[in-house]
Amino acid sequence: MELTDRQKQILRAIVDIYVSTAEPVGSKAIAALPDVCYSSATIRNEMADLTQMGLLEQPHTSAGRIPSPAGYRLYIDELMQDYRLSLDETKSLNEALELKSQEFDKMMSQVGKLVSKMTDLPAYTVATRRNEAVTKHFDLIMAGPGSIILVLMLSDDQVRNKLIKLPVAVTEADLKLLAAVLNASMTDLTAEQINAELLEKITRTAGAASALVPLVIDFTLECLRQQHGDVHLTGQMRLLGQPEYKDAAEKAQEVFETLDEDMISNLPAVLPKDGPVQFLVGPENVAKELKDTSVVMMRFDIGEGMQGTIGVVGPTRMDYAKITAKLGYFAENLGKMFQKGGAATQPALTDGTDASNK
Amino acid sequence: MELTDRQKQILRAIVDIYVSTAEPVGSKAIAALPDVCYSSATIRNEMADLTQMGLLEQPHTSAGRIPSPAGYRLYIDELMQDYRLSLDETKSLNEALELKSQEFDKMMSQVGKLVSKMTDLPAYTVATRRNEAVTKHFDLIMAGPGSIILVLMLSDDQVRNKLIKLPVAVTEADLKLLAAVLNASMTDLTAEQINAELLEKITRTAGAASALVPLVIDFTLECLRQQHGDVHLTGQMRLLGQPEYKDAAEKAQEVFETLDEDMISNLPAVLPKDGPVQFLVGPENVAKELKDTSVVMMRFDIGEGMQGTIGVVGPTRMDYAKITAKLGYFAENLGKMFQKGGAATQPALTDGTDASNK
DNA sequence: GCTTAGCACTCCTTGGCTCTGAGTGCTAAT
DNA sequence: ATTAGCACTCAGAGCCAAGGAGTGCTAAGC
Repeated sequence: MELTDRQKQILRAIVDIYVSTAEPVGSKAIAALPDVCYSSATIRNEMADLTQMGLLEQPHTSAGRIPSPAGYRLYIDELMQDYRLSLDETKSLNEALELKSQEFDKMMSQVGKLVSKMTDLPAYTVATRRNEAVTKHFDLIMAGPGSIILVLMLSDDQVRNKLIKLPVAVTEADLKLLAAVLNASMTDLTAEQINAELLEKITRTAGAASALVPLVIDFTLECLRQQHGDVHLTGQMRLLGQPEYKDAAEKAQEVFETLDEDMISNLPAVLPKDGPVQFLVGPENVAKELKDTSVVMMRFDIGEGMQGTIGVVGPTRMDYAKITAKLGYFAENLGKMFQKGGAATQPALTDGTDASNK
Repeated sequence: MELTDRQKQILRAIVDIYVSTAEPVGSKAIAALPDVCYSSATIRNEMADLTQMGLLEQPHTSAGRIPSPAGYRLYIDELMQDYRLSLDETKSLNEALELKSQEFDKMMSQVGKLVSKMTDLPAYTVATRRNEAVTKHFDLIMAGPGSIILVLMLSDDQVRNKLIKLPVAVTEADLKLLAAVLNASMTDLTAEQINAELLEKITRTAGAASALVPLVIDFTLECLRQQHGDVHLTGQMRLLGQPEYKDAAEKAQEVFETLDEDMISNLPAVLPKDGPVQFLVGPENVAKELKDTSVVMMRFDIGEGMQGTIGVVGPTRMDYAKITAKLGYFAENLGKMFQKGGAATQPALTDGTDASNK
């Protein structure tokens, strides 16, 4: 059943006010709004109807109304008005986006921190493969007696490396040969295409370093199969700034216990499919500990083979319009940054790090 | 002025009890202990003395005593008894230590999570260079038209890589040449040894890809100069489980605002020098927001060139003995794991990740 | 002289109580 | 259909008294 315009107006007003005050909204407050020309009594009647329809809730008989999850959902789907970032806001977002030459993983984590800071809520980022990855290039480097480093490049520009300790000694020449063999027979392969037959063939031609082959293959398969990158979740504690968790450390902790990287990567749509932005309102979350928590996720493009998601977690009462606008701005500019590829030095999209062990 | 044995016994008892109950300790509670054979009145007298000496504090006139920071410090330095891990505890620590083949950075972050989980407090890990690093090997890989990946290996087995976009086109052969030049003239160099003269010499011999040289050098210097790796801080919210933050979300948030990776890396001794373990008790912390917070840090060895630190952050009232024991166990076993180098496949100390961008 | 029993005193905590005010639902008038 | 008016509800703030844990001090005991 369709809502009347007036009902929509009232619902929207209630969501807007409640989102910013975190207090139940009474009929008088609505009536006092400049663009509302009905008395509080009329509003009360409408509010009673909206409550009946399940769009509003009443914490107790003599309190104002707050939106129900269904109310939020309707607000998001139909009533939400585009929030326009103020000049100040875009300015600080722009400043925030000036990322230093960084490795990719670090950059993603940095972006998460920025988003969290700008929204004052917990935020996460993930990079996800769009198409299946294939192998691109192998490299083997001596790293000391009995240990070598395997460097593997994938089609999505991921570079992964692994230190391998060998029981047997191999020479530089052996490694060169093996690398040549690998590059000759294992280029542009998906995980499925790497089979026992291939493995055998490579082992046969690999010469002295053939003991390495299974290790190389294992690692390659592991990399190829990895669906999405690490989830970078930060700023969880910003939830505490929200009034719903004032003097409710217990509740907050319950949420924190559920809210970790694992939980994020199990979200029904770590990368939203339907559109660039997606909402999970309160009980739409799987975990019941998060029934009072919402997630806004926004997709952005990183090159051909990859895409990223940035998300924000907050109380169900949150400023969806504003958060969406901010995420959108981030997504758009990140996308641009990746697209144009960064002026050689600028947004350096590489990984790095690694590995000691003797 | 030296404490009498009885005073020591009482101080120890107060710390022990307070640490586990988080409630001020009264004279009766002490008198009731099995190995205390004095009446509560005697204890009261001693407690008054200890208070006068500044080792105990009284929240208000008619409350029991709690240890002052000085009291904790004395407890740590002189009174603390070795805590022995129970069989159950070592068992779960051992289970926790069964880390899957992982890249180094991820492993460090995982260890942090484990420590945090086992101590039920926020924890961090850092890896730090012990000696100066030198360059070991360069590698350049085509990553598509106009973009290449630079792979750099350092003496501490770090492998770092970076995607570089070039305005000019280069061929595979150009890259091969450049790589050969780099490896010929830039092996085993420290950051200082890389100077303008060297740069010029390389540029001269680098052929077609000489435009790349400054970028390579910059990145190399950046890597060589990096003193310590990323700080991995996790489990901050576990602080909320501590009674001091029950119903004190504000205070907790204040702490959280200060307690981040930056703060950790500015700790006076990210890696303790004096001994494997070090304590920062309450106000010994620099930041005044952390005046009620203590840090326990424990060093462990990773191979020749590197060492790691694991640390735990908690309320000043914390079980220093137990935490130290647990950290010690972790450190010892991590050390072993790195030392023996992992059976080729096991603790895989590599990095990985990287970098898309088109 | 050290130890301890006893006692008056302090002061935080808890629970119950009332009062207040915001907000509702309903009815009757416009 | 709207609105003014009114009785009713109920959470929250403020207040007070009782309860109880713990102290410091004094005087008696070993």
